[in-house]
Amino acid sequence: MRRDIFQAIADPTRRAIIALIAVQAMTPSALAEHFNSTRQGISKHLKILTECQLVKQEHQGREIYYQLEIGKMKEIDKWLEQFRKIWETRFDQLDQLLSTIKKKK
Amino acid sequence: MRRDIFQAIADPTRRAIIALIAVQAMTPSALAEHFNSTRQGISKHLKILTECQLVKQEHQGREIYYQLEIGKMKEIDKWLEQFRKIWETRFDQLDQLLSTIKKKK
DNA sequence: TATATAAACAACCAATCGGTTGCGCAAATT
DNA sequence: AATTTGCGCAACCGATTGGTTGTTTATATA
Repeated sequence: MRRDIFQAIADPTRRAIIALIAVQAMTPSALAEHFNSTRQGISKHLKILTECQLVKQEHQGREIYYQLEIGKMKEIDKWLEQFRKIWETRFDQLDQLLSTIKKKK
Repeated sequence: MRRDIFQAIADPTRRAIIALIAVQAMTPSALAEHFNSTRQGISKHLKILTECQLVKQEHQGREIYYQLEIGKMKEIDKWLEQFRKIWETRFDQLDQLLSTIKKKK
């Protein structure tokens, strides 16, 4: 299936699911109530999220609570790191430019 | 077309393109040499990146240099913000736990 | 001017996606 | 024991994806 976290967060419904279960673990049925799609539809999203280990199951009787593996989110942050360096540098350059303009006054 | 930045970074080739042009602006042909796909294939990716304003064109004669709109990357960072709070809290909790263990010693 | 080159555009393709309905299974509830 | 409920799984569907080849337009170069 070759799924990765970037594909996982590409879908808006999936991002909404992530945001919901970040607060508290939820069952597929409970989640489905927040969206206008079927429980099975949500289950498919949860399957994808599980496949790339963004989500963890906790069985409780016949109910399955899905909870976010928050640590996995750091992978996105890690990838972003290389660009953060750049945009901070650019921001510094803007700072310098502004102070140069100030000096000219 | 309804494209957003999360769809843009979902594809690994596109992420590689982003990383390349983050360093320096490049033409489609130059980019294509880094991958084993056709120039047209790369152009399609560039079109998607352009559509969600992650990339900017700079015409120079008959060549078109594509450069990264680094500021747009902050949108991902912004979305990540809500989760960063959570994982830092969890980390604090771990810290507390570790110091509790230490005290017991 | 004729030719080569850079790149966008269009048409096409198989594979995947997001969604549905219909099932079967296991755990609660009656 | 019979019924309801929560869930995963499978099959199907139209739309989109990532990729290709072919064509057209515009800029360089011989």
